[in-house]
Amino acid sequence: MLQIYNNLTRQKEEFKPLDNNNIRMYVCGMTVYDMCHIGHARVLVVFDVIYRYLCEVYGKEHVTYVRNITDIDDKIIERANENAEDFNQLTGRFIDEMHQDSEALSVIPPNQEPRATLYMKQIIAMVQTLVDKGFAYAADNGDVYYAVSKFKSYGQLSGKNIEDLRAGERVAVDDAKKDPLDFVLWKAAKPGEPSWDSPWGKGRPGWHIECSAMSTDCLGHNFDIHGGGMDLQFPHHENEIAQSEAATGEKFANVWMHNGFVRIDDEKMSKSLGNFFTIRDVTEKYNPEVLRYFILTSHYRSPLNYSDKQLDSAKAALTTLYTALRGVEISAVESTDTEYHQRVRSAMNDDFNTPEVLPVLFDLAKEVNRHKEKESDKAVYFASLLRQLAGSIGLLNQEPEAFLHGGQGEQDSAADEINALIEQRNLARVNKDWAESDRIRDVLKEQGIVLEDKDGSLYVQASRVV
RNA sequence: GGCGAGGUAGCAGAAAGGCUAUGCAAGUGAUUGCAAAUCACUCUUAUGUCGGUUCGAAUCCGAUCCUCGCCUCCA
Repeated sequence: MLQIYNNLTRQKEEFKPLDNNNIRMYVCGMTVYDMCHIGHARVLVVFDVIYRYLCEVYGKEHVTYVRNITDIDDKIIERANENAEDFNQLTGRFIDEMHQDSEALSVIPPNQEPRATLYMKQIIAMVQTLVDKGFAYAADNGDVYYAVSKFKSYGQLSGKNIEDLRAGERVAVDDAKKDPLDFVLWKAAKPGEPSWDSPWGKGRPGWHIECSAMSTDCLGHNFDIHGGGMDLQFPHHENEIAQSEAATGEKFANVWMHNGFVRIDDEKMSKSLGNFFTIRDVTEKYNPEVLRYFILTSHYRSPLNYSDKQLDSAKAALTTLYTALRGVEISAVESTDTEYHQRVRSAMNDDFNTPEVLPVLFDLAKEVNRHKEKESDKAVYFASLLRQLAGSIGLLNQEPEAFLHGGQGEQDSAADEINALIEQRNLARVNKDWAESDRIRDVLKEQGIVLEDKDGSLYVQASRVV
């Protein structure tokens, strides 16, 4: 039985889909004005694992996963101006980069990736509905605002109430707003800015309304899961609820899920602190799967402290798993109800507890190693289980040799050179010329190639730790 | 100030009252020409501090110290 922590009720609840044949999940994706950083990687990976598990439980064809793209906002306009570039060209570029990063991290593409600029009709319609229903008002300057005081349950998700928010008010009051708590639904365009026609003149949508319009359009007024980063809980998600429920008169998302932050030295990774790394920074040094593994070592709601040391540790752990798989055939696994499956399932059923899944993988790797020499049938069986269960959380999809050799497009000439040296060394070993043998091993070691001699034969495999 | 999350062995990180978490690192033994890999074992009387409840507490209760996040764009 799947239990999910629901931020709306602040407790773990049994997940009860609205429709078992159509599980619907919406996740707030990226604003595409720059490369994705590790914090973005975490959202991508965390909700990918959740999506995979929902597919496993309910069937792939019964799950709809939507992750939006914010492709118009202040930062995008600012960056496009800096580059003297059309904003569409800018966002198109970074959407491509994001897709490359996702693929590298083995993130399955969502069923839909709605872009705000392609949903203007729905966005404007929703703003109009809110105005018609009296939840929003057009200001003299062409902006349209949401009147927070009109929505009586405002603050339910973030645990805030209107009085507290008012007491803690520290934003300079915008004259156009009737109430400092009100937020913008439609922004009047300044000269030269990208804009769309609307009943209130040329302008563009506020960030919050985009997600309300896209999620309800893709998934219906009421759907199962809405996710995103912890920092989106307030005000973004709170405002989404206020907009959507006011506009449709129905409950919005049933379950709200928020992933924890990536931190550096106990501080939130953020651009303003200048302490962020892009996914590309990391994948230049490490196989992308190392980053994915690292993300899965902690529970999705916990903070995740990033450091090279932790990535090195993740790399070593993955090397152990791939080493076990090396040279062992994989066959189909008939049963899906072994004790290992059960352990994985019970971990995942407990609010997607991936750190509890990992020990199962290491237990399987150990079984593979134990049986590798003598009982190859058993080794094949355990290796196949390992591949399958790791695969369910998007790990161990590469060929062991590819991972262990460093994978990413190593030139054949380099591999040939290595193999030639290995041959020379094998010859030396046959002749018991240990000095020469060790010399070659040291030469290779300096290149990051570690040799492993299998006993019984002179077969040597090179493994370059990634 | 308001609201929220947490403090577990060298590092990371699970465990929701009793039963070896696990990984990485370090060490010992087996194995090996020597290594590496692997297996077995050790570090592991780890649970911020002080009290309480209980036959028994990382886990429940109280107090206290500390860290972090949100309240403004942010995954």
